[in-house]
Amino acid sequence: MIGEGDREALEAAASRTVKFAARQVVVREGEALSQCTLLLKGFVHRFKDTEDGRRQILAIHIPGDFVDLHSYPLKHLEHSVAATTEVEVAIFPHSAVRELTARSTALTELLWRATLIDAAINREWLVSIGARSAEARLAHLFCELQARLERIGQGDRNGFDLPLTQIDLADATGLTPVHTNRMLRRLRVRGLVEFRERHVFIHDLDELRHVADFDPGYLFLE
Amino acid sequence: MIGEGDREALEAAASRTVKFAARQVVVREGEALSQCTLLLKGFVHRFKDTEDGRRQILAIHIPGDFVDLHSYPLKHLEHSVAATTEVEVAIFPHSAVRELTARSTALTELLWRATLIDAAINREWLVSIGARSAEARLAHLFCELQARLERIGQGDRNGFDLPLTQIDLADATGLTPVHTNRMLRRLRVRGLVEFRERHVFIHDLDELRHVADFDPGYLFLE
DNA sequence: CGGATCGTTGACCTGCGTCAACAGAAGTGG
DNA sequence: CCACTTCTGTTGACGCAGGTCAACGATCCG
Repeated sequence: MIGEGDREALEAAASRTVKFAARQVVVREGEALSQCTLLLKGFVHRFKDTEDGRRQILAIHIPGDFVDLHSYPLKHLEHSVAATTEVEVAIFPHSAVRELTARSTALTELLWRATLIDAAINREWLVSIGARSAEARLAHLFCELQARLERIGQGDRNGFDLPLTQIDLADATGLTPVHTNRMLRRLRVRGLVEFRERHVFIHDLDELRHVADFDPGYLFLE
Repeated sequence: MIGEGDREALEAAASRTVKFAARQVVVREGEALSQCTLLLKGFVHRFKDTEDGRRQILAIHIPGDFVDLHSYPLKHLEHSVAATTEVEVAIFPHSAVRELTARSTALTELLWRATLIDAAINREWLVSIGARSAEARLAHLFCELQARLERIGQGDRNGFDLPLTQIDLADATGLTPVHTNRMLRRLRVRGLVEFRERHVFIHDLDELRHVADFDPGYLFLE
């Protein structure tokens, strides 16, 4: 989501790096934050729990993503953040972000832009959950992750590692785990994609994208 | 979403005001933009159409909202924008926004923040559509609009004008118009809320919020 | 006055949820 | 190291929330 050169400049401004164990909750909903988190290694997801015990995953982050950059202008988060896998992150105190943005409007726009791409992904998920079939939702999620991961060199058009459970996929797509399982089977039987042992094997990316009604424009990859 | 004082300062930077007729499409998906739009009067909504003809409404904007401020860092939009009612908007060329942000980092953060509150609303809609029942989704939407409209003096805890059709509500909540109609009836029979003649009559806001699992924190109204 | 658009309702259908069972993998404590 | 739980994935049977189809007023508008 952020270019390599800028990323290194930013990493220099990081105060330190921190590791979290898999499945650890990093930020709890409503918490006030005084720092931002850049994901260096591993996966992180953001989510919200409803009163009746359902969990909605709001975003899945991959290395290079700012996980909670929006906490800088907003001061606190209205959702939780958890480590999906074991992760390593770089910490940016809000004060450091303030100094960076005071010095360069170009960098400010870069950071702003990163949060907006995040929002664009949120909107596409809205379309998926609100208007696409269960099968298409899953296909769309795979397409999105394929495009984003290929960009950072963690996958190609034949597949990528995806350290999620079927329960996670269900929580991300607004489905039940049981139905998720059945739709994965259908996608597999149709020869489009196979999700097995934390890896997505893509057998026909073009057809998968067609089934998913996927257009990568919303990712603003260039 | 933006304070009165800042709003007037911004209005001074607007190049001009423009009116649109109800139901007119203002920006089409994918269009490159060289200006931003501040909504002064009326309602605007943003949406995306899927290949198979379904429409997902992504956001409903009320006076005081920046409708497409994210077009400034992103340069083009990945969704469409339409006037819900007859509207009046103030136009800000991107060049004017650039000058404003170059001059004041505080203002930049204010604008950035506005786009992030927008994103927070997107996320709450994700939770609604992904994890709440049809009835709760509608109740939640009413609660959100109540809170936002009350803040700008266009409603109170007893109700507000809402210039949407049931079809619009359906497109916003990921339901069909028929089911939307039935759930509206249920909410009415339960004595919670009544939507009639483009007006929402709230009969029991506390209970409505409870049914909706509504917590206004995500709106950052303070 | 004719044609859209919208709201409403009934009858029926289906995609997805629920419940339940079980096997395999992966922790966990002794 | 092994028993023991816990977490996953998988499948079947069944139920229901919400979708689909259809009909018909009401309203608006040219």
